Amino acid sequence: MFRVLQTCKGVHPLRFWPFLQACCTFSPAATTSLQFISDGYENENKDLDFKLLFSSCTNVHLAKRLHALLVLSGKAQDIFLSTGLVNLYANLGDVSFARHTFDQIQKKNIFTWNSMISAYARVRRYHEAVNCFYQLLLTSRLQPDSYTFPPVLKACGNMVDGKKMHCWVLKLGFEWDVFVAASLVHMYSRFGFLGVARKLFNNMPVRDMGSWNAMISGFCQNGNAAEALDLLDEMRLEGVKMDPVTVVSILPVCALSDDILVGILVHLYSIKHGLESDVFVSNALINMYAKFGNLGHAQRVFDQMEVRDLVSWNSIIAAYEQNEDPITALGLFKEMQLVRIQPDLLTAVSLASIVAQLSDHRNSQSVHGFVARRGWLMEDVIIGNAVADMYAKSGSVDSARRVFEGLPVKDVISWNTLITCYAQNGLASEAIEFYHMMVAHIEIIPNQGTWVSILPAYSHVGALQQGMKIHGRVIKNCLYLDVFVGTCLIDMYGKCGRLDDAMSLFYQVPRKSSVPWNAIISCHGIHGHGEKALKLFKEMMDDGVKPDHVTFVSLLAACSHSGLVDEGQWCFNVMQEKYGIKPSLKHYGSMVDLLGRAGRLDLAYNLIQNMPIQPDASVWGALLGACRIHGNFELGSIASDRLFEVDSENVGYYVLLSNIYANVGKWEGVNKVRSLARERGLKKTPGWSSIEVNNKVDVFYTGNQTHPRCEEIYEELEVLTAKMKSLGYVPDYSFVLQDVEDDEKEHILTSHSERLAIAFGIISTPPKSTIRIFKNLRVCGDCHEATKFISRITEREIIVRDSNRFHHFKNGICSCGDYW
DNA sequence: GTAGGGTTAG
Repeated sequence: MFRVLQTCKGVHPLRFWPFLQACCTFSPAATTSLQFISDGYENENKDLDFKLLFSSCTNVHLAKRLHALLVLSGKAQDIFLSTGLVNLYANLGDVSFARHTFDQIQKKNIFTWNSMISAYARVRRYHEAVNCFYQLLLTSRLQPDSYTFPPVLKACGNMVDGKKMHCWVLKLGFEWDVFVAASLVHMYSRFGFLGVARKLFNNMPVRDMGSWNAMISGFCQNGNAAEALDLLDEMRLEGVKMDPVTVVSILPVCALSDDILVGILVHLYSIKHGLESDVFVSNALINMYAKFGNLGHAQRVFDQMEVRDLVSWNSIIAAYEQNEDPITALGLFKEMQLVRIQPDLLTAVSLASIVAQLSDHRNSQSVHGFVARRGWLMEDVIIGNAVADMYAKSGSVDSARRVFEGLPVKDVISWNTLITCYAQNGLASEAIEFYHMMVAHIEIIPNQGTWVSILPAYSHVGALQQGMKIHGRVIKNCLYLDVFVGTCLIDMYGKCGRLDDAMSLFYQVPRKSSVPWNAIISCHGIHGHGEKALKLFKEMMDDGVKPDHVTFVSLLAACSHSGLVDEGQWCFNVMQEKYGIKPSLKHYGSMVDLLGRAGRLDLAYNLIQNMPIQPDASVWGALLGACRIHGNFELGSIASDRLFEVDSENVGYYVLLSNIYANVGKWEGVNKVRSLARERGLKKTPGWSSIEVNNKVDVFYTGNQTHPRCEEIYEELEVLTAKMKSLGYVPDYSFVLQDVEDDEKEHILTSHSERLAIAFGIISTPPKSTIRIFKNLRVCGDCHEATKFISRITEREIIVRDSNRFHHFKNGICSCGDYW
């Protein structure tokens, strides 16, 4: 190599640059040679073309070689060359090496400092950029110039820093520089000081494209769509044309303000003026179309791109992921890897969400590993939250919790994610506990997402008083007009038995979307007010609100609970014919339930037989339930056979079947079901009931013996049972699946969670006051009977909300007409 | 040799 290089003496360095690239490491001989050559070269030609040399360094590796060359040739302290090196490293993204080089330079000039400051700003290490600025002021005798301020102003993280910087600008007299002025405008508008920004903008003696864009993007980043569009108009009137930057600023605002028309106009403008070839413009277009749910247009823009960068791929993947097409999104991710685009943190965020939608536990773990290996979990809270959410959605509560615990920084969304995780996996008490833990961290300020995650948990356990406290906070935070929070509150009041409050809230929130309508219709349904639910549905249609599949699930359930057969069938037809919604398993389940309860078992069975999709356990279960109510043993056994073909796990169905056998006196059948249940080692969903007394929710599990007032509760139940028996109560053992003696069966029935909760209510509230109980499963038939007696004996109203509906017990009668 | 205004997120 030495000899090769020796023969190159006097040759322009660029000529042997490919050769340098080929050398992976410098051997000692090569190092000497390089020194020899550069020395020799310099002797012949004083003006080296280092500018060209710099630009030929396309990666950090080559930059380091050049750096070595400069050091070896004794030029490392040359102020032009060393500043060039700082810039070179900064442009290649290696800011720490830029800093290292910067620190080595003994006599820095303002160019050197400016390069370093802008290097930090470019990689968004804003804090260091500002520090560097102050270091310049304090440690050097140099004065900042007009090039210093634009990056520093960009780096100001808050208005306090920003105002200080503005003072320096004024003090040094750079406020009229067009770059500095535009940076000031942008800074003020970024922090929402739009008035100040506008004033500065108006006072600018010269406005270039950058000034207009600074002002427009300031409005856009504030979500101030109207003002941004006004300014765009103003710009047009002054004869200034949009450039790619303007377009890219304005497109996200179109999506934000739901203005597809302006979006399309801007797209057409971009095509006409050839701006589409700008990668940023195409990327912004993909994002905008994705937000409008228009995947066809997003894909078309993507397909037409000549150059695609990481953001293009991230955008198209997110487009499909956010429009609930995880399969296509995953395919695109694989394609991206094939064209060797390295994924980044944002790709991983989409990936986590894709896997969450696919609810695939094995893939969850590989995504987690993928993210952890790259150290992203430690780097950014967003990806940590996304991974926790992924586990939450696939039902892995423990994994989600572990990810949460491992996060170096937790923000309000991390907490919200975990609260939602517990609430949506049926662990309402844990969700509430977690919320209390969150509130104890004063640095975490609850937001809209917090209310949306905690309110359903309160609804679930019937914590009305605590839910009302949240309502108070929501009003304080002016969020009561938010559709999602409002809907959660409607749902909470409705499910806690306060239908009037739910209604008055309903008429306060915006009702353009189906979301609040679905909630209020469902609330009336579970209260057994089917007529009112239908009336609301008609009101919804009059208001021109488009119902969705959820609306019809609620409506059908409402009709079913109130025995409105014709109306239910009408809904079922309207759904398909008027709104083109294909019935899902849930709709079929509700229809079978509706027909079955009303005694139209033949129609129900017929409907199942003609279903275009495979009936699942809930559909057969609905038929089985109807057979129990109407004592149809034959159809019941058909239903149970088919039911156990598709789901033999759910213990509730065995109870139902056992009860059907018992009602027709087939005791061997009861025994058969019992042994079947035992053989299959059924996994039981633990039944629990809750009651809120004095702002505190107590949760009782079946057979609970750990409650502090446990003894009193069982004593009370014993007294009650004796009184009930004297009034004619006979325990119905067919609701007990365990194969034990009758005494034991009676004990099992007595220790059902709903009875423990009722007994606790009786001993801890004033006589004759109303008792409200919440049960996570359907209320047991024997408990239903017993509660009727208890309401008579204690002269109390007892309201039990189970997983299906409200049961209102008064004077020994239940509002559901015993069709539980 | 140095600068401003631009797209994607839980």
